[in-house]
Amino acid sequence: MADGTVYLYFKGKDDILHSIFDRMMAEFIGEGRRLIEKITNPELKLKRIAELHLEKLSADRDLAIVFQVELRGSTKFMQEFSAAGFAEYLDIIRRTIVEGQEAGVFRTDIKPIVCAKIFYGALDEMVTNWILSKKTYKLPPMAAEVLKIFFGGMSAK
Amino acid sequence: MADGTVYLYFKGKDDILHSIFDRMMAEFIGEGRRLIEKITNPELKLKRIAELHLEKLSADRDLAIVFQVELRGSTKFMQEFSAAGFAEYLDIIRRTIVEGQEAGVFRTDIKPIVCAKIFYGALDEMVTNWILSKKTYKLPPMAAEVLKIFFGGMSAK
Amino acid sequence: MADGTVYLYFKGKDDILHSIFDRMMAEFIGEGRRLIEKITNPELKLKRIAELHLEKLSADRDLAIVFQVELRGSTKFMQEFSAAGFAEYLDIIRRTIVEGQEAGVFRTDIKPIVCAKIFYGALDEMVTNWILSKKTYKLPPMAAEVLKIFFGGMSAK
Amino acid sequence: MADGTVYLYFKGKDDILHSIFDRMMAEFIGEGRRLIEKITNPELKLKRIAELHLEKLSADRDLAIVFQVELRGSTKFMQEFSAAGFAEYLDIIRRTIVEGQEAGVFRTDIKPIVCAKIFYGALDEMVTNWILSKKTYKLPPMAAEVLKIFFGGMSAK
DNA sequence: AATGAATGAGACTTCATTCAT
DNA sequence: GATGAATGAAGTCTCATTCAT
Repeated sequence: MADGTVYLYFKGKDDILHSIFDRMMAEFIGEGRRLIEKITNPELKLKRIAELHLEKLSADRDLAIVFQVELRGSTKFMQEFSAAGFAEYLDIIRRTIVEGQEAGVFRTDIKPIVCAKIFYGALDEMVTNWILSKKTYKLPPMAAEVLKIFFGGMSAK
Repeated sequence: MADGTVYLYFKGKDDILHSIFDRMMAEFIGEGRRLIEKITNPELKLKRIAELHLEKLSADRDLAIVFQVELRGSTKFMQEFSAAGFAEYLDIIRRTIVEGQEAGVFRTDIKPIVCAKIFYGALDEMVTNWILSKKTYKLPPMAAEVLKIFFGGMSAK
Repeated sequence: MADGTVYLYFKGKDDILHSIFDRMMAEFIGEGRRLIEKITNPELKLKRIAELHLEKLSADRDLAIVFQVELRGSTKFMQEFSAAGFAEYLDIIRRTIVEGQEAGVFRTDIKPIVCAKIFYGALDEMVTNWILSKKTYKLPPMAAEVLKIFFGGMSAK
Repeated sequence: MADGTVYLYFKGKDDILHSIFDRMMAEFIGEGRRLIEKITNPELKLKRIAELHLEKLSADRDLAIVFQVELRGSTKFMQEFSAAGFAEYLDIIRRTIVEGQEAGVFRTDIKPIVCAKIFYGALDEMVTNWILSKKTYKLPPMAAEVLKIFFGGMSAK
């Protein structure tokens, strides 16, 4: 595809990044919703979300680089990025946590939105580290590790 | 300050970014070490690290923006960034976790380096969210929230 | 032509200068070789070389300025310039002088490479003077003058 | 000496280059005149000039670089350079050649000013080559070589 | 629709010159 | 007189975007 061709489909670089992000997030969110709608167990829901998150991004390294690196180079984009589908994604996590709290399986002394951010932040760091790592390892198995801590915490029983 | 002035102190753009990062990390790591060296309780150590992390970055919003946004715009820098002081920082967290595991206060069924990344990822997300947030809130108190989950997990008792 | 256009064809300023020089020298050397290959008389060969030298450069004043002035502003370029096609050009002159010495038409008590430099230096000065001169005169006829001295010397018979 | 100090003595870079050039040329011309004023033999005069030329420049490599490289980087300076002491230098050579022609020791079928340029060009090339050469050799002995050709020519007897 | 050469605004950098000390 | 940090104009280069084909 020639340099100029892209301008037949996108207004500019920003539009491309937004489109990639929006499309990806929509697909991501749609798939995520479908995946968890039949599930009632909030812990299992979060498990599926974490797995999907890592699988999706590890399936396409270039896309992951766009997500983890390119999209984060400007406050401008980060603001919009934050305002767009990302908020919706975070909200799915948050609502699942609320469900868990209401169901009595999750502690209630932390604000759900904060939990959601922590959950997301942990997964996000897994992806970033994976991209930057020289060693090639499988990313999806890291979901289980994140979940172990997120659910059970580090403290010994 | 005129365009050329910066070249009296730095070799170029790369040098500026590296210098900011290196100086900040060195200060960060030095202060962190001093803060935890007298402490024997690994949980308390991580608490201090988390607090320092959020306090430092919330103390200078512009610096935080450089850290969370500007420095992450290129894989090139991220690679070097990863190789530099960041690894050392992560290692301080990792070693603290190892101490906790050896002391029997932390579970031992997760690799310490993974725990460290999760810990860092959660804190990092707190900072990024704080920068992008329109609402102005205090960042340091988020440390306690991260720690609650990191230590105790979300599961209800 | 816009600022950036040149970068579609050249890597940078250095590449432009080297390309101009290399292309010019290649053409120069190629044409020179073709011109003298059929000639057996070494004196006639040098005559043709001198004529070509002055004709080529007088045919394009701007190019001559690049050759005589712009390319000589840095030791850096001069070194590379010296190492590149220039050495080959000088060698064509040198070999012709060797031929003349072997044929017994040139004196043998001077090193051919030194003769070549003197020959080149004399021509080069003709070109530089012509460029800097306010008076407009024809450059090519100077070839004959250089040859008179180069072959016969200044001493009266 | 600090950067700024030079501006107490010179108006700017151009002034420095001109001063170096003028001072050098004045010294050069003065010394040259003194050297040849007692000599009546035009050939010997030119010999002394050539020797002085190469000795002076080989005595201070940095100065030689300024002369052969730095001063030639702009048509602007070359013009002024040509107009200044250089013309006088060339004229000394020219007049010596005229003397030789009048004395019957030099051929008269070439214009003296052209002879002077050829003489200068040959010497100049010796200097430039010497500066750029990786091999370190003595420059002054090249004077004799230039003179051999300039007086006797290349043609075998 | 597609192309890709050309564009030019802006980023990065150098270096001769200035000026407060 | 001397200093050298600061200046800023000009040079070099990149890259998102345009437009004639």
